[in-house]
Amino acid sequence: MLNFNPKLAGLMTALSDPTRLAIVERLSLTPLSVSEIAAPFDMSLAAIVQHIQVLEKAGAVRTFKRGRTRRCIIDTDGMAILKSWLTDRERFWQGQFDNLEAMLDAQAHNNKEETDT
Amino acid sequence: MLNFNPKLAGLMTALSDPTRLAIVERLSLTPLSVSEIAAPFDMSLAAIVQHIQVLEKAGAVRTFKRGRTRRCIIDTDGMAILKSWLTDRERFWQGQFDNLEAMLDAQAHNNKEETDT
DNA sequence: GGAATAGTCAAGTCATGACTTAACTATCTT
DNA sequence: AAGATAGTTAAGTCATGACTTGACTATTCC
Repeated sequence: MLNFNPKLAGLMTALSDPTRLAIVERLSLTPLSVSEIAAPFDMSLAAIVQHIQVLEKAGAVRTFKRGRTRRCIIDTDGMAILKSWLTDRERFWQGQFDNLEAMLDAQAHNNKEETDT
Repeated sequence: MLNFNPKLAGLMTALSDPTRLAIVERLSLTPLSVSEIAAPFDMSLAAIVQHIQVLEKAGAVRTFKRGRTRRCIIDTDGMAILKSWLTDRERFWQGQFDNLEAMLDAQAHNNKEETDT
């Protein structure tokens, strides 16, 4: 449907975890090594490594290993998938709320109170 | 950090499930009732109801009950949170890859092969 | 009023996913 | 070469979340 990208669900899943979202948040400001990413979290380094692997597989983050340290950075290409998905669908959303109101009114012979419960 | 919205994690979580993403996908084209949403899925109606509740609590979808049917529609305000989060961070991502290259080269005395494994 | 329709709520099951610890590899430093 | 640093992998635990079924409520149709 439209440009629905199979990577999208994986991206969303990767970003759904609060820790991973916070990682992306910090990486948005500057690239960081694995230990630097781990520092503020009350969590084992191994756990952070796992999170980074999830982010990388999903296409949210890219990493480069130099020597014994791994540098992490936002995967702008991957994130662009999310952005364009949103942008494409926005076009359809516009004016849809008005249409809904019209539709509701159309099929409502009797003008009851609208319940949103 | 920046305009980090507490609703963001919830939104991401709501959209991380493939079924819910598909629901949002269909609602992007047109508003639907609960049963209409459920129709194409090989899943109980109760399960779909639960998904819709998750989407609504997260701010991805709005619903209106008229009589015994509930109409569902994309929550454009809620989705705008996601959009603006992405847009805001994009500014920082730009050029960050080039900076990374520079940084890597700067701290690389010896020009080894770059391993991205 | 009675039957069909549209949806909701409550339990309970099961798989997945977010951690842990421990053992290990690779790379610097001195 | 030896110890410290940076990260990785594997195996196991535990909580959460995605379903199910079954009983129930509210509305519309005949």
